[in-house]
Amino acid sequence: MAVKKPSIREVAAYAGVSTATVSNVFSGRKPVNDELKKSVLEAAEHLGYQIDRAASQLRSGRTRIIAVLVPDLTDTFFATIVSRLETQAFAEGYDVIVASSHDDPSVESSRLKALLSWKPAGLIAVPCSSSIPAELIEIEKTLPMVLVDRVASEGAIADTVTIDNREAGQIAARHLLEHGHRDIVIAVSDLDYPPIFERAEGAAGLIAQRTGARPVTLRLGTNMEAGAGIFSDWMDRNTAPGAVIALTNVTTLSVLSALAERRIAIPDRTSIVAFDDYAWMAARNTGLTAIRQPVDQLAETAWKRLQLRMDMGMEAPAEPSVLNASLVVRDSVRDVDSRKPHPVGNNAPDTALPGEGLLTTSRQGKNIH
Amino acid sequence: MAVKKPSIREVAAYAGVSTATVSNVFSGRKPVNDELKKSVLEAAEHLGYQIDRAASQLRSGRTRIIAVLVPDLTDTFFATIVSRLETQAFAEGYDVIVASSHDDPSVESSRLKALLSWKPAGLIAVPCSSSIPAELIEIEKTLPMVLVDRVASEGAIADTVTIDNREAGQIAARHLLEHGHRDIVIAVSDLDYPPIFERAEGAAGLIAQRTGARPVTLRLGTNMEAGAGIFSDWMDRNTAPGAVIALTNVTTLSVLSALAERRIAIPDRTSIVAFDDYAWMAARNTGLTAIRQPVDQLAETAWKRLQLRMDMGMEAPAEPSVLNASLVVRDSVRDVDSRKPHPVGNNAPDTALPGEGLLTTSRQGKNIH
DNA sequence: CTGAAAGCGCTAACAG
DNA sequence: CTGTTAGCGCTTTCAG
Repeated sequence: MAVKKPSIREVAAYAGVSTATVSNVFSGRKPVNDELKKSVLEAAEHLGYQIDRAASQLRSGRTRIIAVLVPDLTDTFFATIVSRLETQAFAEGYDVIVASSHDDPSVESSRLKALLSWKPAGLIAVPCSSSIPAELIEIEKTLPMVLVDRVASEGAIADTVTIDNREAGQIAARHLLEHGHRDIVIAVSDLDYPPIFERAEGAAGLIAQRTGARPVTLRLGTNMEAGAGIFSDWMDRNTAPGAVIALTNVTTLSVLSALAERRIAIPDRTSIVAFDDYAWMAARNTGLTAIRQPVDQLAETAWKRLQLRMDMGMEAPAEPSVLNASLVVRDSVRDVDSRKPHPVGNNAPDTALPGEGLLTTSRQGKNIH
Repeated sequence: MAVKKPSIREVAAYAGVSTATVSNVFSGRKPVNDELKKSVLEAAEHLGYQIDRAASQLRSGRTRIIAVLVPDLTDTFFATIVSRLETQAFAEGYDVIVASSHDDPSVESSRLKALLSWKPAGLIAVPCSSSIPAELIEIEKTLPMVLVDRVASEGAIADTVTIDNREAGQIAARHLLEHGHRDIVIAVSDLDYPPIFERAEGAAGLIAQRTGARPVTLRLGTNMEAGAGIFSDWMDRNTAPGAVIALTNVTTLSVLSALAERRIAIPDRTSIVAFDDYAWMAARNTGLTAIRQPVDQLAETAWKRLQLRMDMGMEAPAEPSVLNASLVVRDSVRDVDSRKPHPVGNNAPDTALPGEGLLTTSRQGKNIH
């Protein structure tokens, strides 16, 4: 029933101390005698006192807000990142304000403005396109911020956290090559996204090096059904490829959808390496072999960097963090040539095909790091 | 370089008006002469002025914050709701603070407290369990709030938005019955969640009415792999059922996973009706017939109700909104008895099996409302 | 270590 | 319609 909320003053009066002491008890910015502290806490408890963030923020200029901007909350990849960030931030006493740009630069810019008007303590953003918005560049000097995923790791204007996308592409390509595949199509969403471009480069480069020709790269866009149509049309004009590397979650769906519609058997007729590892990929008759991004680790790294940046201030140079993707082997890639299945390098395998890795096993598939 | 942010006063000075006028221009709470308004806007633009939310909030006591609490951001269903809410709220000048309870009541309660300390203008919550947290009951009288999904629609303490879960269960059951299925297993996550309980009730009731026996109900929990194990174990002790109704996104995955592991053909050996309609369900050789919840509509309804509540105040009685799920027909249900395929009712089909509906078609499947 | 007092930037109330 | 003025609740000097 207590409609009226107690302020710091009533707590101070009740505890028989000054407002400054109460403030210090709650903010912890100055030490307070244990006895006093206890009576303040009791008074607060008794009155049901809760600090008023607005007032606190206005006076101190500081905030416990972390702004998070992603292209699309509906995408499990981004949602997972937000979820982890939320958990971490909360544990450290921060609250998270989310905004989604819906992959639209103009929305992104207006959401960004709204986010910044909170004067957040930090910003974690997944920009929606390669061109980092002008807003970000401008505020970069004054606001701790880290950019995740949709950025080129070199030449970044701020701290970045990404996976080694080139390597990720190579892992997929190498897996296919090692299984004797040569007729490989690379399915991408949009080459304007730096990670996609790099994945495509990594995969195409390795394939070219082995086969002497760059593979076909198909742009399927970011809409599953449209992408399925594009891939289907392409198959009309050509034949179904021996294998496809899908460099994105939705391109994976597009490819599967088009393949299913045409009753093309996986992996018997065409093999597939998917991107991003989701639960549904295991819940099929032929589980999907996929490149897994370490999503949780991505989020944790971003959070740690942001904390560092908030502590260090803006002087320290921007630094990129690059994590590694791994391959989860299931059943969607077949052996083309059973005579010499594995080693693909002719004479110097390790120099030709860099990045050998750990091999572990899980219930869901073999995990090759 | 403008490290120092301009306040309302500099804008006022620059535009040659008073601070109150500037305030009115930005808040729109009082009309301002067009000419003055223009010069204020120009001044603001010129100085790069941005309203300080903390100060505004402190003074006015009002806030443009909507608190959103969900059990799990990682679940596409909830993420979609959050995403829609975020969009809607932003369009009306609100910002969204999200919190995830990770399906843990104690986390829920502490997150709730944090959320409330923002003194949000409204709260939209998907509680994590049936027992609505005491905090919510307490604040219900003072804070506009709407509860979504995880609530019983009757006896609610606040505005609620749900689907007709009983009907949803019936739709699934009826579809199977109409295709001649009798050996039906219902796979649920946890019967403590009211929506799940109601879906199970709806399905089981209809099946019992038709077959004279209540179907087996299996509790697979909320973890996909564990659920697959449970279902697999059950099949060890019995045989694979003729059909299964999976009442949840993750139970669907559990069931598929267990079936795939045992190479049980869908729908030839066992048919399946899934819950929640996701992209991957269409991107398979045998597309999944599924109950689709109108997620977007759920979010929009919740937002509209909240707005209403924010306008009306707390006096108006709490009101439940109930939306309808629909059936998306794909290929995972087979005709058991091809002689008399469709009508299941013996003599009075419509009274025995309520809820006939619209029938539309989409690229992805036939959509029976 | 604690208390007194001065605002942070804004909006509400009221007077013009 | 616009200007003046008085705080919102807190944190922060600065003295004690």
